[in-house]
Amino acid sequence: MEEISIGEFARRSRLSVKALRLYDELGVLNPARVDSNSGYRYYDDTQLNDARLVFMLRQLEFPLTTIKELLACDPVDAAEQIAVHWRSVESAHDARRELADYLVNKLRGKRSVMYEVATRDIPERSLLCLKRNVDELGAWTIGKEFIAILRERPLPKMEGREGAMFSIYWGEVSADSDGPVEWCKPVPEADAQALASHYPELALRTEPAHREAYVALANDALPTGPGGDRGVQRQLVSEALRVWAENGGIHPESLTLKPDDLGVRITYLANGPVTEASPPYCDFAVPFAPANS
Amino acid sequence: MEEISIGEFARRSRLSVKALRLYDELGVLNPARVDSNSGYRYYDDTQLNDARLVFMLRQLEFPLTTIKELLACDPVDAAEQIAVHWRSVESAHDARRELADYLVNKLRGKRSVMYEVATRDIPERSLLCLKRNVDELGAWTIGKEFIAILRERPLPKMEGREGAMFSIYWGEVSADSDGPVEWCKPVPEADAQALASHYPELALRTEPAHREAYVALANDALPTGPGGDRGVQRQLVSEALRVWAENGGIHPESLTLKPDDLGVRITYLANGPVTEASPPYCDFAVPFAPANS
DNA sequence: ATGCGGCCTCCCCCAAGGTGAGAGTCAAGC
DNA sequence: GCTTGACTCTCACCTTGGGGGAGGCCGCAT
Repeated sequence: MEEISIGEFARRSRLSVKALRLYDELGVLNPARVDSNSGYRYYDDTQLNDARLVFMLRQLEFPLTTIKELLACDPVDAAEQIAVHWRSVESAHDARRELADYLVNKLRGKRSVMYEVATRDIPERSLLCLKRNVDELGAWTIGKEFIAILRERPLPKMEGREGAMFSIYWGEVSADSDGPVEWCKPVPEADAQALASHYPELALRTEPAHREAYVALANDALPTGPGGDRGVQRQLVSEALRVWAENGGIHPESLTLKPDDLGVRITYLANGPVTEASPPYCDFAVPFAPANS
Repeated sequence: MEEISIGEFARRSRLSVKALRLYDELGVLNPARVDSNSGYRYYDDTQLNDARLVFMLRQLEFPLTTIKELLACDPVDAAEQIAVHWRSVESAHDARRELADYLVNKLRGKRSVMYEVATRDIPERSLLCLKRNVDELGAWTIGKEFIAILRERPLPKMEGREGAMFSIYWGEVSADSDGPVEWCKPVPEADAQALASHYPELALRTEPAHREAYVALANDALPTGPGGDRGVQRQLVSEALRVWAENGGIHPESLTLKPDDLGVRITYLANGPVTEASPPYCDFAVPFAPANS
């Protein structure tokens, strides 16, 4: 049980002296003893394990506050948290890889279409809707609630995309702003009123006929969770829509694509139960041109 | 050719107003016009492309200074630089993935041996050496020089690992310190003197017999270039060696493993030409115990 | 006692912005 | 023309995870 000076400890742990002093200050890794009159920090060789762990976690870019918690909790729990964190790093990395590929191709002049844009006519239809402001966790928490409500009571089947539920982003959905998100389910116009009476939580409204441009996403390209990786993907999709509009697919002015993707719709079409592991078919759509051309 | 206010431009480019002001200040993206008495910045819609490019490059975590250069140069060159950068990001990510896996397994209590440690006896031998301080680019620049020197003139073949060249890290090889690195090639003791006279650039020295612990790296686990990703890998290797020493493979005290990996040797055994794409067999060794046990 | 190296605190610096204060500007409505 | 509200300006401070250095102790060897 020898006392180790900070410099020696730094060399053995691969941490810098500066970092060790910071960790002491933040309570991440306190020296075993601090000489009260010289202020010298002395470490203990049992602390080397923690120090090496801190070093590795820093290489994985964990914030120091998280590292502090990880050191305090059970190693197995820590392993779990690290695994979870790492998965989110992986998916963020995948999204960025996609962006990098797109960018390199674009700058090389091959304008590879990462996402194919098409258009479709949407007739006037009745919708059962749930509109809410987003609380941090993103649109999916509301989506889950919406699905739960719909599942409670019966609803006439509408086949294919016609009856697929979708969400509309009415405002900035970034981390700061809580722009409202609306989840909608089309219902047959005939008995809309009757159905709506079974769903007091949901509002019934009629959406006018319009035309929309959309991008279909392959299932495996879907964001794997309610994480921040969705941003990069949405960016590529919105890029695809913008390029398409500019290239004369439609007169850019008539595209009601708001400055950012305000009003973008995301359609979900589930074949089975919707879980994070098996996401549904999904497309991004932007309405334009109030009437069909 | 409309004038766009900073707020509008921010929305269209997905950049924040604050970021735009910063980019103006740093010369990354200057407004088309700055009103001289109000100080208002006005952008031009031809700048939207650059702005969106900046946004994407920021998502890929390019530093602003690099982005500035990328904007200035030809798009095709920029694509090339981005591709190069991305490859290094990928390899750094791979290294970190390896570390994350190791860490999770370790904390879960399965101490998975990522790297198997073995020992070997090295007899006294004669070496032709090139010792240098490292200039930023790492040990490989010296290594290439060393290989070039050796290739110039004939050398008796020594089969297998016996004759494999290796490098010794005599000091910290991190970004700051330029700890010397020595590249060595064993030569038959018999005609060492004669051979050395053909290589005035190289020093001849005799290494005493010793025993060393080593970790063999699979070829595909090799760092893919002189990048910073090597650090993570070396860390795992040194972790493996440390754990092995602690577990009584050898008495830890007699391991001359310096506080960090001072004195670590990396052996390269090329079967073909050594390129970045086809790295040679490689192992990390730490000498201990001056005599063989 | 006199180095020399190691350690201390304190302060400023970096990227890439975020946040807020206090003040000036723009455009529309009345 | 005036007001109002939205927008913008600059300036200064905060963030994370340290790096660099100044000026001043500490400890150990000679």
